[in-house]
Amino acid sequence: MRTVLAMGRPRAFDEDEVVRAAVGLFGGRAYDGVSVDDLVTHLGVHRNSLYKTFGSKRGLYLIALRRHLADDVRPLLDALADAKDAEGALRLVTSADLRLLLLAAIERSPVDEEVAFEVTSALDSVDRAIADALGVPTDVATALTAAALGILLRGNPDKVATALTRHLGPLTRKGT
Amino acid sequence: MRTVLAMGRPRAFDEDEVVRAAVGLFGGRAYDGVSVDDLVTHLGVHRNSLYKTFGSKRGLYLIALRRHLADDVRPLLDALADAKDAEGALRLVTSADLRLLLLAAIERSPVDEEVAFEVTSALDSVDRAIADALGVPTDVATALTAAALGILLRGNPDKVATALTRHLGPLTRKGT
DNA sequence: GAAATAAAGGAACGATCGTTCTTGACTGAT
DNA sequence: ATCAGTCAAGAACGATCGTTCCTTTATTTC
Repeated sequence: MRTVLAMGRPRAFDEDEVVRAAVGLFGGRAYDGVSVDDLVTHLGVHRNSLYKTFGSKRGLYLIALRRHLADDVRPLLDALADAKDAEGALRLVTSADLRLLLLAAIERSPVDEEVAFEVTSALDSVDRAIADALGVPTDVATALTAAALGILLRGNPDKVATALTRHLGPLTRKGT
Repeated sequence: MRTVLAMGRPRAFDEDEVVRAAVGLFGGRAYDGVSVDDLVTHLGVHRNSLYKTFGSKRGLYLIALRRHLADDVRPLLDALADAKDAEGALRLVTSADLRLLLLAAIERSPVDEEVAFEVTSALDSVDRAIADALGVPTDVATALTAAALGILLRGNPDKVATALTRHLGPLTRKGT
């Protein structure tokens, strides 16, 4: 408990909005392809406030990544709990916005172990959600997650997912 | 036809070796994460020769990408022609070294349309090879390629591929 | 050997990188 | 009204980026 003697000038930016915008920017191009100038220009926050609030560019990136996991992956996990078969699970994953997670997995994980940890545990939680919902072994769930990520990677998720699940779905339908 | 009056000092580096090494470097981290200093240090070529021979960093990247397609993807296509079922095709793709292609697809294609063209046609050729070998519709082949890429993305390709093909293989066996 | 050509070797370029410093504007409590 | 504390605004930092220039060395043809 410390006594507040003065409050100071109030912020002119919304921290939540800034982090959400950072998720969009970092989800659109590689980490090194997003400069601090880009962040300052597109996020409505000024250099000083960015460093005061988030510590560094990497600090903002990590916060944005965790926000992405909380806002976009966590709801996916909840939805997956009600999945009835592999087709349904694949549809849920391939229709989610996982661009930042995908980019983080492929280009930051190899060089940033803190990112690697977040990515690994996020993907593992997707695996577990699928395994629990469908009652399939974990390695099958991992394979399903992998297939969904590959579909996201190629773009046109809807068309491709349809083809895959048309063949894969019946095999893992719950209770057969 | 021009008359050669003098030959000049011979190269002290092997152009093929340099390009192969560049494939390794660019396949290991993001484009912006590989500096020209890195290239000069690890490739055994000096700045001047790099620019004289390849034009620019991006020029070397494009040449390395095409070399990757010729050395690593083309043999995969040939091998896929003999694939008997989806399991075999998936095994072939997931055991290939496609790191540069994967990285190019996810982090360069969005910002470099020449890269995007190479990546798209390479992935399309994999689709066609699978479709031709297995006699499946092209969208199913696209889905299989996507699944294989997702498996590569997650690491541990062998274990995961086994699980996926155990369920997927029988469905698309040739002639059933 | 002399002239011509091409590569090696390295210094140096302007631009941009992430980060920090300085100054002034604004706020709440005394 | 004053003071303390926070933020905005933007200049400025050293480091590194991709690229170019210059000099030296090596080789072939005359």
